[in-house]
Amino acid sequence: MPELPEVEVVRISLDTIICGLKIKNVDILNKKLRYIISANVKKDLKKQKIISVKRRAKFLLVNIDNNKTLLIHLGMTGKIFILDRTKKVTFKTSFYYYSNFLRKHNHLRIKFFNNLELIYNDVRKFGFIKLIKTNDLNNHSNLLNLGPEPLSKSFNFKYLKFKCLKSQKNIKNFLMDQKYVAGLGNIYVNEILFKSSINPRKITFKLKDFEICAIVKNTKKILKKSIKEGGSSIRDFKGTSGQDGYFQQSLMVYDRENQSCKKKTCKGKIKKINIGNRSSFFCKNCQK
DNA sequence: AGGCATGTTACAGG
DNA sequence: ACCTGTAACATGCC
Repeated sequence: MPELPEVEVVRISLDTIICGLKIKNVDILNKKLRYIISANVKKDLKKQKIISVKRRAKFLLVNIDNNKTLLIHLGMTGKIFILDRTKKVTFKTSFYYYSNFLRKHNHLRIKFFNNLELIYNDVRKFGFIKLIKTNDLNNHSNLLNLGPEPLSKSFNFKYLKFKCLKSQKNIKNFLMDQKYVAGLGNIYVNEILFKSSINPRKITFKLKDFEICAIVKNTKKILKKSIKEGGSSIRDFKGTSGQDGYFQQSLMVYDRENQSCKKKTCKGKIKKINIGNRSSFFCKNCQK
């Protein structure tokens, strides 16, 4: 599912539901993910309490009270469900509609003493779950080379200009690269460049100051808006009552090939091109 | 049937 | 040692 806003929506939801809960048991239903789920996950989580749920880029960090952290990445199709086993008919789902046909892709189940269950489900198996020592977190290979959080103060004009001047990349690939700014993915980068009226193929050192400024401003604006609306940079996103995510309805360019540009004064059509093996959508008219 | 899909990373070549 | 681009991972949908 996930780019930064979706992961943040999951984080907020988990943080309010599972903090303080004590783990009764863990079942590894299918250990085959991007990395094999270690048997230690089952052993080390048992009887432990959840302290907090944090996020770094697209990673979820579930802090456990034995100085360990469960590092979760949702890959392309990872989903987390919370089920309420005290309710016999309807399950409590936190962000997705839980349906039976999804069950074959369940990988991990954490049962809590209060009868809530957390389920990690992943169709394409690009996600992963690792248990690591909390103290080693910052030096862990998956987190080591991440750039600043786009919503933090360190992602600002001065920083971005400095990095843009030193890079030969096009701006599309630059913003997708987690070492420059961490948490953006294909959909949001398309949307950010449209809103900033910048052609995705433009080389970063050629960007004008006002364009760099626009990227910073629009990145924060778009991410915040999407988090507020519940995130949904995914085709199969369903809210808790089955409705489409709001952000999906407000995508300006992504997946809109040949449709007309949504800017009122523009009559251009959205084009689709390939940049670095990923689809880029943009309006030729607005993004010169 | 074949192409495409929200992400990451190992690898080859410059 | 750095940078850049490509292929690979697994499954489902159109």
